[in-house]
Parts: sequence; structure tokens; C-alpha cells
Amino acid sequence: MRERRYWLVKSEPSSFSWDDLWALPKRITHWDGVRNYQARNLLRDEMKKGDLVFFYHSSADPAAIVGIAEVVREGYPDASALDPQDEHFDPKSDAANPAWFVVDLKATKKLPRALTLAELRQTPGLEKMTLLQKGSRLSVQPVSSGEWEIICELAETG
DNA sequence: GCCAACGTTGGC
DNA sequence: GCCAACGTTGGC
Repeated sequence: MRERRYWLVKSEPSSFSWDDLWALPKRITHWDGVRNYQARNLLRDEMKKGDLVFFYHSSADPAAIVGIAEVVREGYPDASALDPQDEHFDPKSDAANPAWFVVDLKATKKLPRALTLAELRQTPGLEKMTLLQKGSRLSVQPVSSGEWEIICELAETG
């Protein structure tokens, strides 16, 4: 077993929120619709069962980390890319050689309080966090174990 | 709603 | 392979 790694995924709550995930049977969803190669590589190759994931609300008021999920199934092809009826359909992808991948995420813990982007920016130790880099738009991104601990502690205080 | 930053596309 | 144009993301 490799050591557990940590991640962050973004979702716009107007399309799919933390509460939406929490309300699902088993609180599990396919993390589909990602159409960025860097993020795809993480979904396909790097995110492993048991890894933990911050759930982040983007384009929200306020933008914030709101919960923790766990990877419960590792990378497999994204069916939405193959479905012409789906808004994420990609005509360049095909079943024999899928371009896009998903993992399954299960909501495991709602944070005691939301951690806003503004608060994260003011927190020592998070200066290098991918989320906080200027122009960072990656919707699936790695979080270091140090960053993970700082953020979890922050959620328990204040 | 604005706009900066980024990724992708396509002409050359 | 370069780079301008375009579409998207996402904070403010």
C-alpha cells in the first residue's frame, strides 16, 4: 500500500454542491465531466482508493472548502464523454481508446465550518498551495500532507 | 458583469 | 512549430 495522498476537487454549487453529494444514496458520485488533460492524468493515474479529497465550492459566495470525500473507486473511463446526449460529450473520444476518466468519490465528513478562500490566503503554511496560486484553474489538484493537516486543524478552530 | 489567466484550436 | 484568436474558468 502506498501512502495516502490528498487532493482537492472544485465544483460549482449551482450545478453540483456538497449538499447534493451528501444527499445521494451512499453519498457516492462519479467525478465526471473533467475535460482538462492535467486533471485527467490525476484522475486516471494518481488518485488511489483511500486517498482523501477536499470538496471546494468555486464560483460561490463565498468560495470555500466545505467537506471531505474519499476515493472509493480508482480511474475508469468517463461514460459522459461517449454519450451524445450528455453536455460533456466529446466527439473525439471513443470507447476503444477513452480520452477522459473519472474516479468515484464518497462524502465522508462535513467540515465543522467552511474555510473560505480569503481565510486560506491568510493562513501561514499554505502559500504554495495550488489553489492559491495566481491564475490556478485546475479543477482536480494535489494537496500536500502538510497543507492537509493545516487546513483540517483550521476547520476545528476559530 | 467584468476581466485576467489559462488551455485549445487552427492557419500559416 | 509558432502564435493569434477564441472559449472557459473563476475571483471579485
